[in-house]
Amino acid sequence: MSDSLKLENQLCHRFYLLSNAFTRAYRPLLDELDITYPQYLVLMALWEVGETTIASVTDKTGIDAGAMTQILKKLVSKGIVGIRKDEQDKRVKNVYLTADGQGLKKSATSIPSQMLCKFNGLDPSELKQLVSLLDRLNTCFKNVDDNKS
Amino acid sequence: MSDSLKLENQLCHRFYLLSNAFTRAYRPLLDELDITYPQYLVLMALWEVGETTIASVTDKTGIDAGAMTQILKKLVSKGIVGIRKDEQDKRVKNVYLTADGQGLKKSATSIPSQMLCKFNGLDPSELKQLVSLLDRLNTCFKNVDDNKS
DNA sequence: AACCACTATTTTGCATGCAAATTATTAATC
DNA sequence: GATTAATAATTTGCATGCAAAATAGTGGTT
Repeated sequence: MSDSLKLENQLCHRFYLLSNAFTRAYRPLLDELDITYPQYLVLMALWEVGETTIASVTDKTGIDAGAMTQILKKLVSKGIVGIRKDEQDKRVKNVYLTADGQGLKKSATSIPSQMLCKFNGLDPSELKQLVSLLDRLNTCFKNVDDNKS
Repeated sequence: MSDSLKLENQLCHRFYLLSNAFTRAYRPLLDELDITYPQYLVLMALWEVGETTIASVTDKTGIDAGAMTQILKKLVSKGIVGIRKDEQDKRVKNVYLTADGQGLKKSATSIPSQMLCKFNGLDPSELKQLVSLLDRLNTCFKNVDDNKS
């Protein structure tokens, strides 16, 4: 009798749908830069800091470490980023933007505003509220993960 | 100078992180039923309606049609669901729960409450508010998709 | 009745997400 | 200083997500 297993009552399903919807919405915009959505996340991380370790990019973006190896291979083969070993710690590899990778940032500047246009249904105050709730939910998960380790 | 390309300002990244976090959080619970998260979505859809067309399950769950074919193959091979052709329309296939599939619902009843325990950081009123905002965001995307077709 | 547009499902090729095992290197302890 | 625990990356195997093409079947038009 309980409705707890009904699809429409699942918070998780909403995130499933929305996360996929975001990826699809970004696709036509990112196609013009010839990059995928996870690759876009990596670039945003690098556009901020310029150069860092692979571990740092993995941590900032939340992308799986195994997938990160593949994503960086793609970005290297496209000439967007470069990788070099750290001198101090030979386990570590650093990622940096090439000139092309730097230049790509200009081409990307219009993307955020183009995406925002699609959210006319929500006013800025509601978006703020949403972001606040999302961040608190994220904190819950981090606490859960901490308990595991 | 604009911060619009900073990772921490991306709504999409929050959904990316949270959607993946949900999948990871469900994994240990679903492992006991020997099913994956998308398979769980399919089962929730079927536990509600008993039997429907593949197209209907695809629509309700939001799972990609191509992936749905694979997911149903798995569920069939596990003896959880069955598939039979529709008599009226030979293009259509119907999916139904086997006895095992029906029985699995009992094993799943505790899952929603176990998940809710992990969200202590948010009171019920905030969760309601969150769901409301998520549903409106989802509506935005549906409108975008409608414009494409 | 032949043709055409449309629908349901599957297939294909590519790009992750994820857990677990592996490799290389470093730090920590006895 | 040798053994061991911990860290950074990579590799592997499996399960999608997604777009586009291919298949099969329906229905309406002429």
